[in-house]
Amino acid sequence: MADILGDNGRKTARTPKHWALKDGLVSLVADAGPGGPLPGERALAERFGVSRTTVRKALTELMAEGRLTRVHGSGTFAGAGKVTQRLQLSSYTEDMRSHGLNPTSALLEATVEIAEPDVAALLAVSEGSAVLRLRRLRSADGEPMAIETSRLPLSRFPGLEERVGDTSLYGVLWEHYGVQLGHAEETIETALATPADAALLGNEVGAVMLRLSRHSFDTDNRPVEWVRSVYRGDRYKFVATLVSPRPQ
Amino acid sequence: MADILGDNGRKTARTPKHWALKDGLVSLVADAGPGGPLPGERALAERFGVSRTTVRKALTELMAEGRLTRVHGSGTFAGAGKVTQRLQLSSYTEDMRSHGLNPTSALLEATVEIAEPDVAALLAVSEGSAVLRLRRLRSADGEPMAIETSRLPLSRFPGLEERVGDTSLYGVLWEHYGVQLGHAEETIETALATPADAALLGNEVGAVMLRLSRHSFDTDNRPVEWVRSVYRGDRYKFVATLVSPRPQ
DNA sequence: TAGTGGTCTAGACCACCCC
DNA sequence: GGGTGGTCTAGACCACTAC
Repeated sequence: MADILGDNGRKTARTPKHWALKDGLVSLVADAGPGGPLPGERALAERFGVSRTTVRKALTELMAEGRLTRVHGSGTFAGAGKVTQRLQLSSYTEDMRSHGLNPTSALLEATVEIAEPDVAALLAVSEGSAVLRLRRLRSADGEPMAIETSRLPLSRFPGLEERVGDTSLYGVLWEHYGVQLGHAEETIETALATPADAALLGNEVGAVMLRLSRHSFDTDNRPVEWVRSVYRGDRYKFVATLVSPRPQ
Repeated sequence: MADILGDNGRKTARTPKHWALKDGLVSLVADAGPGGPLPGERALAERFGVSRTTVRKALTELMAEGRLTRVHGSGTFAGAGKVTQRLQLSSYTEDMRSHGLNPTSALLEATVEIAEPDVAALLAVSEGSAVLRLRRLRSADGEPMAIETSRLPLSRFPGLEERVGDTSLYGVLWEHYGVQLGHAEETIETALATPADAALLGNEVGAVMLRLSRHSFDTDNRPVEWVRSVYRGDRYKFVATLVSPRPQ
């Protein structure tokens, strides 16, 4: 008698079929090699004796873990793993280069808008004053990686809207306005890809993302920019160096 | 003639039905108030004229965003939002208290193991030497929040296995071994809840998580611990302060 | 025991890519 | 056109909770 092993009893780990399926799929990924093609979803369903729905659930999880990528009309392929980006006050460009990746940045939008109450508070300007909103698509080696939306106070940086796109934003701030970044508060959380995100990143709606929100200050502690970005959760991880608050 | 609006053309944002459903569900959440109950999934499917599968997909997304919680045999409830935790070299306990939450920590496991090559390298001990592995379940106000697995070199901290659980680990390290943390490298990425995670956290398998990996060093730059934790992505966000690498 | 959420199925149809 | 992934459906059965 006695419930022996595998009883899946209460408070124990239950393993759904879609989760167990991942083991089999992972070995297919290993066989395929980086970027190699996997069998189609219908073929996988037949091979493992499950429904296509269950296969897709397992594939979606593996995709979220960065182990494979799916391309709509094309197929499923072994994944490329995650890129590590350092959380620091440096440019995206420098950062990607240090990983041997070729970074590009497309300016999707540069518009002047009127500061809403929340943005006004964050940028320390009066409500309704002019704010420059920049929207960029960051890519590495041609693959879209992140969408970044920045807001800067035009009252502090008159004419900035004419100067973006030329060179690095932080370079422009220093050369034309004598402003240098001192510190920033960066928040990280999970999020899901919106339809707009998915369209730009070649993602699926609802894909797991990392949302970062950066509030940057200059060396005089005045707010300089407020940035919200979403990074593909299957392609990125972030690393930060923490120092002791009580240094001895 | 002429595709007017709503044509959902190429390269534009397509909005799947499950995503659009979220708007309707969000207003139900608002009506319910924090912690309030929502109608059952079958009732929602009928009300919105979609299949239960589609309702569940939308609910799963809202859950990942922290807007609601589901309890197995019980029901679906309006969510509690996210807690912000600072990335710093301080204890979980201090951190939660500063948010007015009552933190508890259950020691699930404290075992001595033999260092695998990767752990040995991280802790700067020889392969095969003794390592203490601690596994904790962190809760706030009674709700499970995170699972934390730490590893410390017993060769540097003899007898440590007898002293854990009494008080804070960092306190013990200081009082008995004269060791104080100097800095740490912390990595953050998304992950999915394993069956074991889900069982401990009262989560669903595959739920979105934040995985942190911390490599801590003492004031002499010697490695002290290596910690891997998973936090519920629907309950947590992290914030870090970044400082300029060129302080001029 | 009745109701709730959790898993799985088989099949339909659409959108996209490539030949 | 034919294949691939993306979305949605209707329904079955299981596991858990509350009564």
